[in-house]
Amino acid sequence: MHSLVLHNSLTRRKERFEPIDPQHVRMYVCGPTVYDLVHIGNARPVVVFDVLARLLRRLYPRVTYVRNITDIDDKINARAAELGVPIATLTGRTTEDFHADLAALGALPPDVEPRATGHITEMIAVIERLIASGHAYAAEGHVLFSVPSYPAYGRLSGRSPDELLAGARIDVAPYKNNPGDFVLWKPSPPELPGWDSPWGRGRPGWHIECSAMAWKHLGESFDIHGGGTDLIFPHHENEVAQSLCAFPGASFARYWVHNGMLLVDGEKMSKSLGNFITLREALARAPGEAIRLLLLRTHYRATPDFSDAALTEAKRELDRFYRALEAFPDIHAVDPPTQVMAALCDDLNTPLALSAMHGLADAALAGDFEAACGLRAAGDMLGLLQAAPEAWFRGAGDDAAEIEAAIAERLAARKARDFARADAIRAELAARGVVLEDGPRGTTWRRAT
RNA sequence: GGUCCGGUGGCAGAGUGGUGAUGCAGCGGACUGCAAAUCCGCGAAUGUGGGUUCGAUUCCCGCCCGGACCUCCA
Repeated sequence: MHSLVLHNSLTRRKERFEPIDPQHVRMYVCGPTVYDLVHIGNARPVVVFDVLARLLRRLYPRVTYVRNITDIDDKINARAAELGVPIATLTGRTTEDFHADLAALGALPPDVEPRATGHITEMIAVIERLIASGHAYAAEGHVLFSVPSYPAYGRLSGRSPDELLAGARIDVAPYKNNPGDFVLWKPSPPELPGWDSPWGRGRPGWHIECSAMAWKHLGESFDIHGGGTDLIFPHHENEVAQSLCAFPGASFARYWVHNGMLLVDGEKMSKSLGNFITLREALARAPGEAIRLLLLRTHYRATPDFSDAALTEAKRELDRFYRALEAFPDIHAVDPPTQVMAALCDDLNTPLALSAMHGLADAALAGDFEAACGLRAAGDMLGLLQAAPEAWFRGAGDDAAEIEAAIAERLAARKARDFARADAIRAELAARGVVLEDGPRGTTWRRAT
């Protein structure tokens, strides 16, 4: 059995992964705030942790993968007000869009997908524990976490408390005892969503939901917590602080795994910068698997620059894989090849795994059936090569019969050695994006990229 | 400014203290009526200056460049 090594942000080095319970691995990943369509930067952690979940399921008997939906947030409130709809309408619709987009990327659903609004009770319980143990205080309808009460604050993000105080660049609210203190609960005016609490009608701060949901679904201590590097501070730092103070003696997440930022034109793609490409737009330009491959061609901690050229290249790479599978309609399930497993077990080295897959494709193209089976199994680990080769090459379209007819006409012309006519037909098809391939078993066709 | 990450062929992108994977593109050849696909072959890279070492792309230090974070963010 391969042993898994993961880069742990907590120690900034690769560590051998040793689950708390080898019979049951537990992972929590930060999901989206549902106020708008996700962009392809948001898609990266989804794909990365989907691969990690697939790998964990291969290595361990049971895995619980939790990915939350943040459905209460000021951006949601603002957008709902703008649209003049209740927040539940906006978040429900956006969640459906999210699910549809991810399905197109071949991402399997997590085992649990908790929503913040369904866990207000748990959040209040965590906050009460923090107040009772002196780690939080109520002031002017707010409840704040007291950063000085937790000396290890800053450990995950590698910052000293002094530095964090000095660096506090927001206006310090008057009800804060300390500039670094952050909100656990805040009052809601009547026009905004709110829940009754011991501190009056209000709504949760951003960070508390993940502490509450991880606790509810995975327990006080669990194995892996994932998300983008941009979440390390303040979100994950605050989560750790809350959870460790609310549940002393527990470890919260033992391994923190963070994916790097996807760039576009050299800058982070983000909703706030407005330089994003929605996943839906990308899906209109290329098949979901091409986008997925684009995201997996780069190691998850690196920062790839998204471009149409990269998308095209990913599509071509998949073309070769599918061509290698094409000749073997009766592929059967086998264990993923050792080289692929070894690459994935080394901190999810997907580029190296893909390189091994190219070797398998070469062998399959040379007629090696076992290699084709291995390639397909490797594809299953990465969530790639899930289509039938014919469907991949011919794609959607209702003009197949028309194309077949043109091919038949061209065949007749070729038999009559009327190559001018045959070439004219091929050129017409090419103009429509259809490429012909004359092989020993007749002429086949595919749609060009 | 502080903290952290990174700089590898035309592009993308791994590994490695001892003659630098893989993919895409390009070039030559085979196959083909011609193509396409496939196959064979070719050219092409470790930001910069030091240090450690028999030997550094790899380890250490300085510099330059790029990116992330520094309380909205995947």
